[in-house]
Amino acid sequence: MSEIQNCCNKPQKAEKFLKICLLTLLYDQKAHGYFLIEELESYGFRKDELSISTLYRNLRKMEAEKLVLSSWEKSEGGPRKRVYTITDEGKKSLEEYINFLKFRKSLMDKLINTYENKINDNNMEVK
Amino acid sequence: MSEIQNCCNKPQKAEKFLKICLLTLLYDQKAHGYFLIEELESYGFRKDELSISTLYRNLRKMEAEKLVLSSWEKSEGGPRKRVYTITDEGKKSLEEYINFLKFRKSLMDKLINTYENKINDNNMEVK
DNA sequence: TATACTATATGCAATACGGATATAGCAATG
DNA sequence: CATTGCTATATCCGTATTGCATATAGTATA
Repeated sequence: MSEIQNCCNKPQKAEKFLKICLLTLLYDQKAHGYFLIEELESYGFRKDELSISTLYRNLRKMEAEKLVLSSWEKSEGGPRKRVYTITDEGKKSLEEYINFLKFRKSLMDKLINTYENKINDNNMEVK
Repeated sequence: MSEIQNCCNKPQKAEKFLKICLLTLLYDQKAHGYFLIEELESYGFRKDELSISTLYRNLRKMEAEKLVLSSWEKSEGGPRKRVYTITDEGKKSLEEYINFLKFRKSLMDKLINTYENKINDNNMEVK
């Protein structure tokens, strides 16, 4: 049980998946970091689990890579927000990442199938 | 195009997936590192792409975690091999990792669906 | 005045990675 | 017999990414 959490809490957990989630979220809307934290929950990034620093650093990095643009927006009742917008390059990149995700998913399927076949063979032998 | 390779060549590419592949490969057979390199190809680890050092380090780490055991075996026509065997703990751990993989896969599906819906909505608007 | 919430950013140590290099046995080539 | 090449494992080094902790700062509320 704790193993499952471990294999999620180790460094690089977020890896590329976080980036692809962010680009997808930004595909049709402007958004700032703190807002994105909420949205990321639907993709398995629990608020207590996602490192906030990782989120902000990834956003800044994505801007350096020209996948997104940012601008400051004043807000009533709170500090200003850095609002991100996806670029054309970001959309193009997202498309490639999604294709890569599909590829990864097929590899995962292959592995899961291999595993389950081995499990079944093992049970047969026991019988 | 190069982006797809990039998002695969960056550090931490292998992450947990390599570990799960290795445990699955070792589930029903003893094997040594150099042999595993060949087998890993079916799971997307191209020989020129997989870092050999990463492979060996992961195997040693898995032994430290008691997921596998190793012993030296002489071989005719070549240097001795360190042969790995999966432990009961390794099998238990693998089961949890596979469940985790399934979970990750469902998150990926959700993201891909969201992306494709957004793409479709966007095309509708253009029309 | 203090606490809490929103909001972003940075310093630091730990971890994992890729590439290069080291070691070493054996085979084949010339 | 020297060199090259293949099998096989391990380690060094620099870099990238992460989580945690902390810093900063505006606003609201008690």
